[in-house]
Amino acid sequence: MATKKRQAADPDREGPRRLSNLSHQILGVLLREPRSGYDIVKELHSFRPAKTSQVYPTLAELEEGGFVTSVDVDQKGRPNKRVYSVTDTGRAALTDWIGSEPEPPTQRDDFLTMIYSSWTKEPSVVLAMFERRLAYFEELIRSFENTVAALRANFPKEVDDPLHWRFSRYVLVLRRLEIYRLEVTWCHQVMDKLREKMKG
Amino acid sequence: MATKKRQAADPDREGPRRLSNLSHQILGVLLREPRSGYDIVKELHSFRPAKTSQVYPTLAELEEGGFVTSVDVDQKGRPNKRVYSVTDTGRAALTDWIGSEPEPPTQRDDFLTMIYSSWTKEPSVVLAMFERRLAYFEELIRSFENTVAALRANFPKEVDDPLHWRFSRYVLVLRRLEIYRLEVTWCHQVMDKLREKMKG
DNA sequence: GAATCCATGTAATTGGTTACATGATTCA
DNA sequence: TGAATCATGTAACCAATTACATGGATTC
Repeated sequence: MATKKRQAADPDREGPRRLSNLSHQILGVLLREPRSGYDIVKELHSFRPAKTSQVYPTLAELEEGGFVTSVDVDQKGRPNKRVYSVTDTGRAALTDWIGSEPEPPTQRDDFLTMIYSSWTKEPSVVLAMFERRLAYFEELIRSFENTVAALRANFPKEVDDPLHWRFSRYVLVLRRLEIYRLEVTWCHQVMDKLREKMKG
Repeated sequence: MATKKRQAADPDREGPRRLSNLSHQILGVLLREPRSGYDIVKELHSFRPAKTSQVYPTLAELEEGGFVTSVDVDQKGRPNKRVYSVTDTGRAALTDWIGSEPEPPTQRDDFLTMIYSSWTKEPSVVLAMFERRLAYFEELIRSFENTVAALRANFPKEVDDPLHWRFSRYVLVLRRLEIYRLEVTWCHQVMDKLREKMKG
């Protein structure tokens, strides 16, 4: 398994004036440990879906801007890969950004947009929509419960140490787990109201 | 206050093959009652921020596609406005879409991306970030509690009737209120962990 | 006199998705 | 034989934000 360094970027290069949301997420992933584009996509997927067609160009921009560097890694039995690491510049850009005021959060959820107009539909149809929603979140809960249990079992010290990256990961998966549980509770509440009116 | 109908769209027109997320939200708003672009933006703002620069062109597309129609309304003492209404085509497009499988929800939240890499920061700095987050959600909770109380007081029957649009609105604001409360709880949990390690 | 509300848009840019393209290895 | 995993990208398009542009009426 041979490695070779790739050509350094032009020192006169101009990076983007402000890094995108995705760039900050990628830097956060790479700060934990160097990874390939493919591995970054997988890691991101657990907390925000990102497509390869967006990640690879973003990595190229980050490298052009001097925020990350890469080495080509020859592999036998599978395709070669390019492994990226955060530079001092990249680390500084990330930690500086963390000090700034975050923009208010946004969500997009087609299901909720549908519910917004669901009063035009038969309650039984709406009930069926909620059944699917429920199944979706119950599946996610199972998955996240496993993640939480594994983290607690394998890294009891790290998940309790605010200076370790597993602490950050741990509190974030805890949050998502609790939100998914709340989604399930809310589904049940609305479904009860729907059922009440159907028989009444 | 005079009104006049605007020219009908070309019957040979071709609308977009699939309506956007925003289009469905706009149709949902207009199905409750006809509104101007300006009023649509205000209504949407309570559950998803939309800019005029996106709403006005989208309204034009919807009209071109025959999903909405508009009338110019002359006003005295303030600028004239164009009031949009949903057509039968628009209503059918919306209710058809509601029956379809919604895409999985996505969120973007800079604060959480920051927390993902917050293990590189002093716990006291992270604590300060959570303080601001807390204040942000506590303010939202106050606002949504008022909305819920007003809905229950003014429309006790409507919010309980799954075939009335206020039912949809009511259950959606309830959900948001509960999520904001959960965010506050989560902030407190993480802050407790941070404080524990700071004195320890 | 300044700020805010009402009211409607265009232009440029960034962010993100969909579709396309390639190709080896492993497992059922 | 076909599906899944590993691995990296390009081109075209759609979604969304930022900045710009205008202008009267009301409120502080």
